[in-house]
Amino acid sequence: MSHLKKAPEAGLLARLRAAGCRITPPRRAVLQVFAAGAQHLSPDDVLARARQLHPRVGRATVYRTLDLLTRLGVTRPLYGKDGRSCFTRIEHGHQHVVCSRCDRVVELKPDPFLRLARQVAQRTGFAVHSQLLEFYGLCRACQRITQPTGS
Amino acid sequence: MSHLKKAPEAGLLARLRAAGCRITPPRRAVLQVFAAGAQHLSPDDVLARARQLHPRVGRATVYRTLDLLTRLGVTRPLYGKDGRSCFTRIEHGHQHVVCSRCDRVVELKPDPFLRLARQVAQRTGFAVHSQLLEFYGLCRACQRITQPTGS
DNA sequence: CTTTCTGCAAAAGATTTGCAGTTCT
DNA sequence: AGAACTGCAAATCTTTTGCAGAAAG
Repeated sequence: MSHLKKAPEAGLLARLRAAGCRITPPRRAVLQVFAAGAQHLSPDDVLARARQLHPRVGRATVYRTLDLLTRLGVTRPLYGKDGRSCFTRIEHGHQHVVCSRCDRVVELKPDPFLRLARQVAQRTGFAVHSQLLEFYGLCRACQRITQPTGS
Repeated sequence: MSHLKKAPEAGLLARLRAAGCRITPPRRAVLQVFAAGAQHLSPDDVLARARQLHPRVGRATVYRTLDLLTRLGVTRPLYGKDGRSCFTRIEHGHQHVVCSRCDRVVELKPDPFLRLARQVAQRTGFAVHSQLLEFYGLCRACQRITQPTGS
């Protein structure tokens, strides 16, 4: 038996292989970015971080890989604060609250939401593998202010 | 007391007024589009529908109005199947399941999720006014196929 | 060896912005 | 009257694509 610790991106790599995709340095770099726990990354963020791991990654490859990961159900594109796209890992569920005024994001513990997926699967016949739950509201600080930002 | 039935967009108009915004024909047209119950509309969809109500609406105004509605917490931009943006009304909650392979979307009944918002509000201190819950998985038809689309 | 993947640069789209004129309040 | 809003067209940004060469299996 091996004493080596499994690399954090091992699970994601296996997922790619299972789908018949090849493992290449650029893909490995992008996977490592997400395996490192990053969330809400724009394609440019991903590019910058991936380049720290493998300097010659091109922008197009990042777009292609993000698209691939999304089709595999690993990530999901969202709109971030500035209207730019941002990718978030959704496997095993992801849930947060966003302040409608200041865009502050507070992550929520996944546990209370796990049973939801089961219920939804039962009702719709889908094999549910991930979820993204967003709640919107005003954070404590913004509850005292009535105007939206930048109107 | 009036016998007139309130227009479906009346609530949204009030929301704009409350925020200090002016009510203009283009804005009224966009509001009517959403008040009519439409969901998952790209800016171009909104433009087309708004023009049926008020022919001289410009594309830029639609973008500006969608941005305004989003800042007011009425709508939310999402990624649609083709990577294009699409806006969905999120007030009072919106929840659906998306098939990761064929992009089929099944809407879910809101009732079972209403108490969630209360719980989240309690735990985070946010005044939660809306929510977007997305579940991903494979619909029945796609559960028999293993390859992602277009890889 | 074959097929898939990559980087580059160009092409295509989507969104934003400046501005002069218009319309709410 | 004054501030806010609009349409248009130009400018800007983001994302996608064609292709020839490189690399995984």
